[in-house]
Amino acid sequence: MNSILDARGPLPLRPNSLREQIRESIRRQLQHGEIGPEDRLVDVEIANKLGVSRMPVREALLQLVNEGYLVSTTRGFMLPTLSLQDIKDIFEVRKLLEPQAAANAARNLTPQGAATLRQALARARKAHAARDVDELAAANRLFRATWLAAESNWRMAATIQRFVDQVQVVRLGTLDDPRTQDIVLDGLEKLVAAFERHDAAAAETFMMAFIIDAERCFFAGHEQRQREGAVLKVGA
Amino acid sequence: MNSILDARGPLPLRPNSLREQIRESIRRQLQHGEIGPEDRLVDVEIANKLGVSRMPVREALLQLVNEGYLVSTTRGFMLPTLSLQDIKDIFEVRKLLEPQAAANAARNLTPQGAATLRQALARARKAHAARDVDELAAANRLFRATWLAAESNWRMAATIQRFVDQVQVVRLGTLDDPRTQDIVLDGLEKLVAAFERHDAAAAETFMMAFIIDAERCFFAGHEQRQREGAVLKVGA
DNA sequence: GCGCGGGATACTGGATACAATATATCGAAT
DNA sequence: ATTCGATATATTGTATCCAGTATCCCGCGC
Repeated sequence: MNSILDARGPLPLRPNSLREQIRESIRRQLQHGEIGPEDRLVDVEIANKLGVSRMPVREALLQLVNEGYLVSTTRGFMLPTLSLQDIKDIFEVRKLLEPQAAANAARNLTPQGAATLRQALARARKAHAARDVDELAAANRLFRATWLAAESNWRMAATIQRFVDQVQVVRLGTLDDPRTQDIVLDGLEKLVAAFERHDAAAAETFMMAFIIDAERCFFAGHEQRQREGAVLKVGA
Repeated sequence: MNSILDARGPLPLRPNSLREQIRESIRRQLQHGEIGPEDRLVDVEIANKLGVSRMPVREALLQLVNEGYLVSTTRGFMLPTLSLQDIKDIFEVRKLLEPQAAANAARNLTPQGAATLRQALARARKAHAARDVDELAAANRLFRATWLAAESNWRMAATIQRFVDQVQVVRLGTLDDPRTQDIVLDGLEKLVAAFERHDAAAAETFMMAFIIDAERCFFAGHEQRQREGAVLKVGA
């Protein structure tokens, strides 16, 4: 098995079904921003590319629709277009869940987990210095995957992951702002420190601050992009 | 369309696909406790009963597995057997989400919604007086569905509904305890009062208390059933 | 009488084929 | 030239079929 999925899956089913493999493959592509808002995912197309039939691909896509990753149109599956209210709604849930999950994770974190967190932080620092947006995003993903793996309540972890992924697309667009990068790095520093000390209260506090900052950065960046868009329109 | 689904669905897709109809049908049966832990749901069987082919049924069942309602075994789809830790995990998430959702709902509740809540409470009172467990459970479902419909964040509402449904099976077993019934009715009374006053803070507080009570009742009832089981074993 | 092994069985997983439908394109009419 | 409509096409939805595999049951050996 070459599944990237962490060992403690929601269901100890056979993870080696085509459906699951394809689902995870597409999910990774979505997380990494390899699928843009204009791309149309067509089951038969993917099936041909993978050398399998439509059915497992179709089932994988339907599952992703059900989880909020995609929407099904009459002309292929596409990324959902999130309204500002959608973003707010997602952040509302994240603010309720992630601080508590971070506190739990801080208690359970293994030395290996702590090491991976430090590694993720190091990557984030380098990416920050190099202004490498993709690498910073990757380090961020590694960071989150690591502390989420330390949350023993896998339902909570899975729910958080789903909500995070749904705004991931939009986050990739905000990370290119240097101020956002500063804030992210600062948040990671504080969180790593809290996790290493197994300080649940600090992890909870910093995680809440981290999410609030992320939300603020998004909406600030959004307004700025709006203005630029307006200027561009006028200038054109 | 005869869909029971509320109007503001997550996705304004065609709700008129066989897959969706079947999914909702099975979900209702699960919510109503019409499917026991011993029942094995077999796609071809359901398909024959409905006069359709396996595929839509299979897709519906797979979706329910993905949402945690069922598990897929090599011999049909069955209810998952939840460990005590599973129950605790589910209640942990519920305690994080439902109080906030109740607060939001208290702000948004329409007069029609308030009327339905009062109606649900009246049904619960009558069921309580008659010691009618099924009716009390039904009133409880109506109550929750109503206030959840007043939560404008449908992602939050859908998430809550999923988690509630997953412990619904086990709840049906606890409601036959008169003390539990008293506690439930008391909680509903307080919640209705808070919702009617649009008192978000009170709704939040009472909802948290309601969930904590529900959790405690379950674990208390569980211990009692354990003891009874032991006694029965000895007596047998 | 009880445990163990092999075949029947009953399911799920995947493939292929067919139907329905919405979009897009192209042509004709105004 | 533009708009409206009809037809073509691309894509989803559903049905049927085949393969693989875990479970069950029965018979055999101990």
